[in-house]
Amino acid sequence: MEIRHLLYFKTVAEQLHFRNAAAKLFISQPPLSRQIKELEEELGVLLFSRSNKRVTLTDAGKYFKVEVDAIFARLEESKNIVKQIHLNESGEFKIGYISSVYQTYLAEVLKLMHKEFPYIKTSLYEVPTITQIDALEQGKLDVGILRAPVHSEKLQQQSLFFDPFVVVVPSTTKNFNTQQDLVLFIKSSPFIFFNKEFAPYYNDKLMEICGRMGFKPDITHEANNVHSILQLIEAGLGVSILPSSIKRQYHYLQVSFIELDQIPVNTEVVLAYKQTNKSTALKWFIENYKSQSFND
Amino acid sequence: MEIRHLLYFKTVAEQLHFRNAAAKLFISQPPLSRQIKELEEELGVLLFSRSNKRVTLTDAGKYFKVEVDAIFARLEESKNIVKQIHLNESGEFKIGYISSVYQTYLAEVLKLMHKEFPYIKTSLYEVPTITQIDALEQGKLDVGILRAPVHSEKLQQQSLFFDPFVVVVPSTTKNFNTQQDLVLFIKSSPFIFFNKEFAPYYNDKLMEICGRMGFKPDITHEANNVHSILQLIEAGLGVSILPSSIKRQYHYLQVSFIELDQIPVNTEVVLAYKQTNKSTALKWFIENYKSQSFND
DNA sequence: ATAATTGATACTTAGTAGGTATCATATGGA
DNA sequence: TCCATATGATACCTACTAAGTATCAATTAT
Repeated sequence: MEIRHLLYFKTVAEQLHFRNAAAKLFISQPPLSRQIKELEEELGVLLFSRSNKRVTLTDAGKYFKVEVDAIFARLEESKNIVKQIHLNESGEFKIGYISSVYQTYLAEVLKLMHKEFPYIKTSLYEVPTITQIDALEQGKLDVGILRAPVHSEKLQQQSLFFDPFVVVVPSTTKNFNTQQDLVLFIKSSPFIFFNKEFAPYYNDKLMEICGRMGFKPDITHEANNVHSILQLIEAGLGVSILPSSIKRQYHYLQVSFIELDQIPVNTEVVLAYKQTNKSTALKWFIENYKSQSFND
Repeated sequence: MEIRHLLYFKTVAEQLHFRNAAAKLFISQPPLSRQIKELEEELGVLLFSRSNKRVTLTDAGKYFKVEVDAIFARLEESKNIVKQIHLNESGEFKIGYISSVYQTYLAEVLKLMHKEFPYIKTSLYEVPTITQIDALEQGKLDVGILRAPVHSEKLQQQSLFFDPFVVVVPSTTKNFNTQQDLVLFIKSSPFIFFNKEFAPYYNDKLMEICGRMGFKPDITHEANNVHSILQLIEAGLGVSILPSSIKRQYHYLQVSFIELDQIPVNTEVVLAYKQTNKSTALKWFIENYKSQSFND
């Protein structure tokens, strides 16, 4: 018995006319007659009653028609779902991240992900927080690593870690004996910082930190990513205040990262994703990214 | 896609080894490899992951395996049930009946039955009540038309009609002016009746009726069926007291059927069948035999 | 380092699904 | 009442394909 037999049976059962059913199946009538006969012989059951060349279903045939319909329905549904599962795990998985994210670690996680989903294609987009939020909402990104707060009802978020701030100064700068000396130095230095429109919450944090230190920062240079900022500092064009988590990634630069004691201002890094995204790949990423987090 | 593909997939999924699966399917490995490839191409889905010549199921494959198992299970069950329905309606349907049943009518019912179940083979067995009860209990009869009571916990019964009794005498007998004359006549006549062991309840009824008339019947001839009894009466060997329902069937005999007024003794005719018999044919017979009953 | 094993591909062939021709029988229309 | 049409079934033929063998490239086991 093959699916062909079941389909032929189903069609004859619906038409109750061999020649009409054959036309519907795009075959000629004799093979249809034979295939039905073979099915009946294999089952050892008469499915149709032929009397005076008219065809009716036997009780066995009536029952079998219902069963065949149910089996076909389930097979079609299974095919659809199996395709969805496949696409879910073999399509493109787009990750947004802010420039301060430790990419070596992200790469490690993606390595594990490819082991789990060999056919997936991951794409990385270094995108500022506010741009990520729009892209996530529009489904252009599957997941984002960005800074809180994420004000969006469409997005779900999961805290990764809290990131305090450090003062970043050129390495040629002399060591400061006291925090007060440090404050005096950066107060009189030009500031290099993120573009306010790209990272408004960063900007707010900067104002808060400097406010606590009793001055307003003189932002003379703007950039839209952290390595540009650091390069300018290294070149001696100014100072900045940046999240502590970048230290590990940019330890090779000729800059100094100075902890800011006693200023309890930090920023939260989160994963964000669209609530309606039920992708298995996304689920894996959410469950596995944080558990491998270096927030220790 | 054919069932063959699903079977090949299922076997590879279970074995996770193409050569082992091929052996199990009694085919060689290359066609199995190709057929699985064709299935994956038709679905547009990778069901297996081949890495370093090792085989694992993808997530899509895992899901599909569960679905294919369920579909195969349902198909097998459907095949079994369809065979049972077929046998149910194309096998032998054995009917027992007491000799006093009106066979013309029974034949009419069977005619209708054959219209409903064209492939059924009905077999009629004229069998006394007590023998029918045993046979029904042992499944040797599908249904019985017999006289109540039927003392059996295994059997279900359905009342057909109540049958009063009549005196049967040879036609040559002169007419009786009063019931008292009739009673005097049969009191002094030899009785022909059913064998007590074949029809004990009949016998009890006879004793009751004669007791009410004030005498004990002189049973000089026994027979095990009603037409033998009637033939003996026609031949002048005696009289009998028999159920009224036989009148219609034996109207051609040279005997007279005389109603017994004022003796409210009768017998109940029932259909009986085994409780556990769920045959569709039996169901039809039970529903249709009585609705065509001439008990009016 | 070599032999064994694996799934995949190329080529060949036996088996079968579907074709056409035709049958016997019943029904519908003139 | 007769003839044309329609029906499902059977016989025979052929194109297509499922399964065979041979062999490959790559990996694992000895």
